[in-house]
Amino acid sequence: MKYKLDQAQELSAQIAQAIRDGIMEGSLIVDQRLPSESDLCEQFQVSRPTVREALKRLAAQNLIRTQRGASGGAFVNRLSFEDAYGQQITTSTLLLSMNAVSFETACEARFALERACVALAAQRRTPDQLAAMRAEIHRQSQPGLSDESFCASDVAFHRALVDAAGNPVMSYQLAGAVEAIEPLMNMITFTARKREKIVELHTLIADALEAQDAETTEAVLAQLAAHTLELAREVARMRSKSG
Amino acid sequence: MKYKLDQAQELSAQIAQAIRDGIMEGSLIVDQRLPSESDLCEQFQVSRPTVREALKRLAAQNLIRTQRGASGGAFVNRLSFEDAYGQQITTSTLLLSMNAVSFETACEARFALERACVALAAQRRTPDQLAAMRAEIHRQSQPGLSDESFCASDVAFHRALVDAAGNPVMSYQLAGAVEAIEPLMNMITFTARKREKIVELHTLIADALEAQDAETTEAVLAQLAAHTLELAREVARMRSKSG
DNA sequence: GGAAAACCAATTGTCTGACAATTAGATTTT
DNA sequence: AAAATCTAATTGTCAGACAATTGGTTTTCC
Repeated sequence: MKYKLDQAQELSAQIAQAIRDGIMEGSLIVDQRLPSESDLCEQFQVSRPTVREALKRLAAQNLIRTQRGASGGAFVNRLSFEDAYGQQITTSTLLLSMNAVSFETACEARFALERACVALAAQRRTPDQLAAMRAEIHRQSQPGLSDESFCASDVAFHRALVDAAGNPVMSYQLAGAVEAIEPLMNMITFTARKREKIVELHTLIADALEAQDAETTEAVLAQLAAHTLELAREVARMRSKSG
Repeated sequence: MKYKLDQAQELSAQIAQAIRDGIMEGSLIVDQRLPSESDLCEQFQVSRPTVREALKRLAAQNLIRTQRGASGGAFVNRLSFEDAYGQQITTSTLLLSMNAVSFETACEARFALERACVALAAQRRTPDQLAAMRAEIHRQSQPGLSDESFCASDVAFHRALVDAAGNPVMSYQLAGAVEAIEPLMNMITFTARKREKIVELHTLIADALEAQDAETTEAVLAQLAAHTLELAREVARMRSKSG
């Protein structure tokens, strides 16, 4: 690990970057203990609060964990898929909500990426995953469901579809695309008729996956994409009339 | 914003979470100024170093930026696509390197997701993007290129392919999948013969995209995926023999 | 001898108070 | 009116202290 620090940036940012580089380049390996805070103070020639700010930056990215007590300290953390999911979703959600991304754009991305899962999902889907999808379909057909709950169930259904591809890297990559769209979807009011249509398409998807029929699944997914976009356009039309 | 704090966690983590919730839920909006550090001390009833550790956590996620001086302070940051790209790549790279993800899994994810871009890319690719792809192809055919440079150029080519879909959300989502595989690819030694094959396939992809022929592009991409996997398998065989 | 209790040392978590650096705005000077 | 200066607010950094936690060591007691 090198200890070169420029001016210009904050010290804590530079120290965090130096340690981060060490982790990414492999000179600091998983579960290895970092020097104690006082040692880091000496090595970087800064005060303890500054070192601590640097460590907190790394902790915020799940790159390290800390433990108190004798033989405590800061340890390089194994970034778990779960942690990565969470970061992915947080970042994606904020990115979409802060940058005026249109529903069309987000929706197009989501369905295009989901389509990439279908071929694999048709081969590999497990009974559990099919059951999860059917369970969400059942939830979606309950009459008294709020729009929010309907959307949440929709997201859960699509999560199951993505997971059915049996590739954890894809599940992770798509977590953001699938989950971050929920706040946008929540702006849509789903009438009983529209829900019916969505549930019908979901059912066809589950059926096609069960039959391991990738082509049909892709076709139905395309219909679902078109239908979802149409709903969004209706909402946009209503808005522009009343506004 | 609420100021309820449990015990159990560190104070700085709780404060960071409280502010993060405010941002995600929308009660703190972009460019809004947070209270000064001293104000936050009073509101949360903690000392300034603790508040600062919390703010550094948020800064590490690009959720806030800080400015010194009169009328300075911490401001809610608009998460830019560029920032999100960076976080995405960092997280993906670490996730892959720390979790013994096989080359097959990562490669499958990358090509499956890229395939999702092709249909859109064939419609929308701009002359600039085609030129970028051709430039990388040219770079890849230079004889003296190191394996690392060849891989870097390969990544750049695929980045251009993804960007050609003209959907920033997809570009962001796939940044991780495309870039994080580079360290894994770097373990492969590319002989002249193998490079020739890859360059040939890249050229076919660029040609097909220029002709706006999505089907051919998908087919060639599938060949490239198969070829890449074959290379990885050869390396694995060599390893197991010599090891 | 063995088990429980007390103690010790290392380490992180938090606090207090201070000073330096930066910057926008107000004030004064030319 | 323009330029220079001052002022106040705010973050960045430092120094030193104490509290809390935790693993290991020592002592005590049966």
